Amino acid sequence: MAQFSPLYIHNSLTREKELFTPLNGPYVGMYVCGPTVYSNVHLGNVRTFLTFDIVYRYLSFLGYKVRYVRNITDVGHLTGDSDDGEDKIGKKARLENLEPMEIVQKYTNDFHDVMRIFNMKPPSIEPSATGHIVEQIEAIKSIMGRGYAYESNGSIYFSVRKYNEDHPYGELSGRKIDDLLNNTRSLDGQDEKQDPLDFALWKKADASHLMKWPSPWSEGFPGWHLECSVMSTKYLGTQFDIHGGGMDLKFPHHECEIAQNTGATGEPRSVRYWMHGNMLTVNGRKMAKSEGNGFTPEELISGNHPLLERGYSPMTVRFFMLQGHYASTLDFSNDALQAAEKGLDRLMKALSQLDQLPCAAENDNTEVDIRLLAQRCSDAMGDDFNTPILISVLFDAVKLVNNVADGRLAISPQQKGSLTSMVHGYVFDVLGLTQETTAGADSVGESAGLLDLLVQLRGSAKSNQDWTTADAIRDALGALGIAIKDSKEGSSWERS
RNA sequence: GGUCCGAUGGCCGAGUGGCUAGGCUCAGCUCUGCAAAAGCUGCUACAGCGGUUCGAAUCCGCUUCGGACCUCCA
Repeated sequence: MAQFSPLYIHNSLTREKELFTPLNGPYVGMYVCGPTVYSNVHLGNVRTFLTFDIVYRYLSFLGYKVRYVRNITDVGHLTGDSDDGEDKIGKKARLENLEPMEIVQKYTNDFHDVMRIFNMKPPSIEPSATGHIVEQIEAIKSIMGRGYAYESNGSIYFSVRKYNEDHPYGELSGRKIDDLLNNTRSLDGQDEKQDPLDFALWKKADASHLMKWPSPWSEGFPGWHLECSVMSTKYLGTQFDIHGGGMDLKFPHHECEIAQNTGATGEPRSVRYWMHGNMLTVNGRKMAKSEGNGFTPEELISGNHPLLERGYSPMTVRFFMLQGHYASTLDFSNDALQAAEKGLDRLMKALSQLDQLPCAAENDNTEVDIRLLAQRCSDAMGDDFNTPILISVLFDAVKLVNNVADGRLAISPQQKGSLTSMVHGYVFDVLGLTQETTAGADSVGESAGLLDLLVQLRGSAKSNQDWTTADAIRDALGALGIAIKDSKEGSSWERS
């Protein structure tokens, strides 16, 4: 890994950029909070998973062996933090008249489809909460054994106040327990709790509750925060490298995870680097299901949504998101999507030119410094996965490719080789962008032959200075979405 | 009410105590039969008011505006 810049990660826990050193290099353990599968994912969810797709890809690119664990939350947690709240999956099951597990399967499938469309790499392990009920019950026993939890009416709650006597609670989100105690909103149905800050480890289910399991305390279901503590520990150990999720999970979810892990083992700091992706906004406001300002990938691609002027391809969206840093909010707009679409197009056109790029000089052109470009790419990613900077460097490479293609610059075969592998590595492997083709795959070969023929016919018309015929062919193809490009070397076509 | 974050050119969006971010748009030019593509040039901004400094958009304070979390949320 000597040729790469050191990697710095902004650690949400310390609020500082820290040099990344894995616990057991070259192995890296990463846990990311996955979706609750009770409805379709929306674009904001996609952004978070994209952020960690980039982290996963870049760590792999650097040569690390990453175990990437991303859970599926399929236990029906309550819609609110009160005892009378309905569970989300159960509610949806009643609405759609399906078994809860049918709901879970349906939206898990949808989630996987979306991840595939956006070219996200699947995680190494994708554990589900319902598959780890036994482990969660064991964890509750450990926490109770250390005196940080109590039973109330068949439910088990984590005692934040008791825990805070031994370990600081609120470190991650920068909260002080006294402030929390003074400012917690009064909610109904918290009679079972000794303290409003306490959170459920196990909830006793009422008769109408559909998803429930036996436990030593009651027939019920585990608390939301517990599954991540349990599954991360099971697959990555009591201490591991990276834990990620959306900014909105910082409090209370991740704070509670820390308390549970420490509460179960007595050892603080189970996670070495906490990473939080920022929110996607619309007109400056967080995109959220409850706001009604999100849309599904289907709507995004088709453009069938009031916020969308037209549809955008998945790679356009991916590129758009990568043009902003993961830790900043990113504002969605049609103008920005369209700008990204054109930029991506220019990048991809340059990439497809790489193969037939002419090489002239045997000796390296000293004006062309591929190593410096590669260095700048590595610096950008090493600085807390700064994809916007990486992309800006890649556009310098685009400029270089175009200059060579137009004969303004000459490069040696060696330079061409290193440029190609460098650019391919960052565009395809690190950023995970793909060349999108709009044509149906089965007819591509045939229509390509026909198009080549038309371009040839137009070429002869041109050499006869028959501009009428030449322009007629170009205009007719243009109307079909095929653009003709003339250059000194001849003409070519491409789908626009 | 509490905690925290942000305010960058026509739009999006990086960055930073002195050195061109980048993309898109717009205008001019080169190339070209014309066009497209590509290239070059220009439009050169850091919310406002004070302060620190040789020097601040970048550090500090205040003001205004916006946002997030405090309740399920990526």
